Amino acid sequence: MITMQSEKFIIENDDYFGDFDLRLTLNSGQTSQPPWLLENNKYCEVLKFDDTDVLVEISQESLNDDLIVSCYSECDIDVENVRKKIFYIFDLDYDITEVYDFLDENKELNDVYKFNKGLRLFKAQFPYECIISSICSANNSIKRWTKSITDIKMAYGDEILFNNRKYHLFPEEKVFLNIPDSDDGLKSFGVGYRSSYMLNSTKKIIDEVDFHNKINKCSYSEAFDKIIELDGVGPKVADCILLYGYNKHEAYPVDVWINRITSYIYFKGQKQTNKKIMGFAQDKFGEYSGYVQLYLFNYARLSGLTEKLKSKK
DNA sequence: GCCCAGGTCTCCG
DNA sequence: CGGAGACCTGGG
Repeated sequence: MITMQSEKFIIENDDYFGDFDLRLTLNSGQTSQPPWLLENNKYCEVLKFDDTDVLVEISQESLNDDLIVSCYSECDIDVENVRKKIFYIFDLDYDITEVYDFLDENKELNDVYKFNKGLRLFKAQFPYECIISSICSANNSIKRWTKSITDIKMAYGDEILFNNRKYHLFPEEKVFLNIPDSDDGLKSFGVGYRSSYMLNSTKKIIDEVDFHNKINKCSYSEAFDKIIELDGVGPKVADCILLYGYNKHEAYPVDVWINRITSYIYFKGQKQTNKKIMGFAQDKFGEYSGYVQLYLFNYARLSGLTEKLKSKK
């Protein structure tokens, strides 16, 4: 019988700048990872630390309410470290009021925040998880790639047992590389032809010493050139990885929707090439590109703009 | 059965 | 460079 340590703490709205809505952020389809497991109105995930894995449960009534955090582990829990990791994952250590000011200063974007109150980046605790999730998301539906990633975690990730329930981390590179590229291996998780992309990219990451740290130290554009060398990683997926996996806010992932929306707002509805849109974002949005992209995508969905843009493909 | 899903890869002009 | 097709797979 293993005895569990437990700790509890609260994150108040005053502890960070700007708004935060946990539910909205988790369910916004960002390709860092699937949404956290929802149980009894609490969002649950295992976080990894040097000395131990910790099961974290977070609840929040609604926008800007207290975040009530419970943690469980077989070892002693360093509450401060858990808190730091949560701040990183939900970008709470970023002064997002800069983004609000930027939206205010740009008349084309004035209405955008209304539909995104409390939405923040949802980052992966480890970049590798985001790389695989993002590769999996290409030419795929949110529902399908999140199921694939969730099932892979359950099958191959380290687990933590609590209240007779199993919770899983995403497997490390070396473990992932051992999954066979076959119908009863990686392809049994419904990833299709992306399985070889995932495995080849994993191999490249392992083969390059200190891969993640190097990317972390690179500027956005240097990092982009390196990350796009991975298999199954084109411009869109590269930007997702840099934004959600490496916290590079300059990234502006351009998919069909972002292309349509950006063209609609800034190019009189005339369709531009993705490359053109990317360059435009760097000039116009700079360090706020990531949030503008996140908000525009969500804004378009909620405001009914997607339907309008769909018709004139 | 056909189309689509937050694209990427390959080939070609 | 930029366009055209093929592509795993599950759901509508």
